[in-house]
Amino acid sequence: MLSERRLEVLRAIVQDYVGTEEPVGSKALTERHRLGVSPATVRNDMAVLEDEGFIAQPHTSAGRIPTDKGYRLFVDKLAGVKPLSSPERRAIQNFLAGAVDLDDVVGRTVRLLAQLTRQVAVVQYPSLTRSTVRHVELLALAPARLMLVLITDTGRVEQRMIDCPAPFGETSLADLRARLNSRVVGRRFADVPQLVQDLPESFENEDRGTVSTVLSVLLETLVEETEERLMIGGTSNLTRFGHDFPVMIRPVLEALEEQVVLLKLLGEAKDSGMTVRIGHENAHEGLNATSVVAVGYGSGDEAVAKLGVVGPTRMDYPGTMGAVRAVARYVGQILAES
Amino acid sequence: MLSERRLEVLRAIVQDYVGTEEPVGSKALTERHRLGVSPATVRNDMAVLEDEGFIAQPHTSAGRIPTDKGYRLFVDKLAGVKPLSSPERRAIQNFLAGAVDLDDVVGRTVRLLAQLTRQVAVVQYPSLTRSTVRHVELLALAPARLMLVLITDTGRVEQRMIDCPAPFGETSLADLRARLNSRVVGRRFADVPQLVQDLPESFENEDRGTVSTVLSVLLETLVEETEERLMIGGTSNLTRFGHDFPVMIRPVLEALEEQVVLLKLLGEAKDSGMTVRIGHENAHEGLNATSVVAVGYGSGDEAVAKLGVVGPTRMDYPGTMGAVRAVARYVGQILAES
DNA sequence: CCTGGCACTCTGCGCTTTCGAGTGCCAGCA
DNA sequence: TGCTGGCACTCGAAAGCGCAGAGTGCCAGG
Repeated sequence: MLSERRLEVLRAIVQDYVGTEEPVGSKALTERHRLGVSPATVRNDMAVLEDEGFIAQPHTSAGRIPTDKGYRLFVDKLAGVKPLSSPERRAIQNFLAGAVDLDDVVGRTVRLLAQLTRQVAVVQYPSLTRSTVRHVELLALAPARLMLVLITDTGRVEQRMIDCPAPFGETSLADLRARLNSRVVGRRFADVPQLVQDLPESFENEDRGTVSTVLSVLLETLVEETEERLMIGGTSNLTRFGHDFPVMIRPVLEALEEQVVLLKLLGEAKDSGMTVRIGHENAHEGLNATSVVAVGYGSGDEAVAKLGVVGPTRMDYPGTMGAVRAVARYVGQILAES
Repeated sequence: MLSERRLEVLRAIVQDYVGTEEPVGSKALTERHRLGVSPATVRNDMAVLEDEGFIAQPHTSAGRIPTDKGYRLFVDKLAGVKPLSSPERRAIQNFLAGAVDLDDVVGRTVRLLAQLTRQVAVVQYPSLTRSTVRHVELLALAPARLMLVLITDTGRVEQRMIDCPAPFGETSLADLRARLNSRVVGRRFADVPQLVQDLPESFENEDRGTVSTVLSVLLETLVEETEERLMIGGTSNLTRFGHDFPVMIRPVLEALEEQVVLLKLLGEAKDSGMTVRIGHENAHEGLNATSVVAVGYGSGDEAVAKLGVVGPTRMDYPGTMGAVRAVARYVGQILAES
């Protein structure tokens, strides 16, 4: 195991490199950090850290830069999550509180996150499967034509037209509507299929076909709308990527354009707690030079979607993690209120 | 006025520069184009073109590159719109035909346009004010609670809840629904206010309040949803911007993030016909090194929204204009069908 | 009005030199 | 055993230099 001091050296290297964007040498280190030892000692420690793969030199006789493995250790063991200042927190709250609908909430969140972290922000729309049902409405547009409206606790509304196999009476409709709501309101979408499974049986023969049709459309909606959407912002922050950025930025922009890639990226994040994926830990090749900090958010205890940022591996992890966590928390609050 | 040959020289310069991305000299010009005169003559012509401000030299004794004014002349007088090949047209049609809903249409359009032009594509969602009403549905959720659903000819669906001042009977509801539809279906949103103005008067006293409420919500929806949305794609094409792109790309990315800027940009485009804004003709500073090619599209004769591309001033104008026009045409068709 | 010729002006490129930050290693010391 | 100062060495970045080539402007002649 690495000694206390060597870890301290690694921490110092990461911090300096993140700040200056330049390889850091032993002398500069001892000057900027009170390590209490001489450059020579630091050099020895650095040699060990390099053997272990935590740092590397771009070329012989240049300073060291952290490797992905080095950042990993830094994030896991050496760095905390830097909480935001209370003015910052208040600003977040105020900004998000001004949102008028779900689109607006997501849009504001993305802008906020991009601004706070000065990186690319990605926010997933609350997914239907994990949401709960607030209300199911069933409306007769014509004797054999219904409209299904689904409202979620996160503010999403979905509607579908239904052509019934047979005319459906007002009373049957009211009956179905009432039973449907009593069964599913407050439940998670994922649980709906079992909850309504036996519903057709309790209806008259003549209505059974229609009830089945309605249910199948309902279930279909759940599946279809599981398709996740997301919003991204702050791409102009990519220009702060580094000196050699032309070559770095292209694949990143390409990856960001593929919603599928991003959804997978967020999908890989743990459901609870914060996930940090560093450099090559990201499956997608184009993102091998980036780190992704993601976290779930939700209106209640459970995460209904995820949000996060994408930035260079050389990023301020404590600060970024603090911002991501804070934003997720407040978005959750806003969603719970609305 | 410039002689025929001088215009020909300008055209040749633009074409070569667009292709090679390098200042073009007199000798190269005579070699690659059958101008029928010697380099020396071309040099004289170039000197004139430079005096007139159509071309410029980056430094003494380098070749010439077109100025914004030069591109303007090229677009206005020298270049046609290059039609797409028929396989290309068929591919567009097939790709767009696969769309399942409005979001999908817009999404596919953006990807298509970005791919065809290899530039950044911007597509505005069909605006409600210029759309026509396909159907208005009015549903009773409770005795004094209605739901208004608005369906446009471009596939957009909007819904609103309405709390009525007094209970509203089934028959009154059916009556209102029928009258409303008979008046507004097929009409443009902008015309709706006058068309429904006198509707409350024809109802019983007790229902008049509710009818007014419904109408005010309807009008409110029209106003609110006038807020335009848009989708962009192909930002990774910015990496093909040029050699000195780090400095160019930042303001462009920033401009693209501001929906307001983009909407204004498209808004400035003429309602009919294609608009090309070159370099400094764009009001927004960040876009001074880019050109915008925009055109309106719609389900009928009239444009309901606009779409276009943003790229370096050094772009293939005929090809880009061809692609933009073709895509706009086919999107219009798709919208008309659905 | 066009053309060939000529002198001139730059930029870009490759080469060499220099400079300095940073390293590894070693011998000495607590 | 672990820290330290010293020293020789390496190698990239920056600066200077010279050259080749593309391109120009101008002029005299057809």
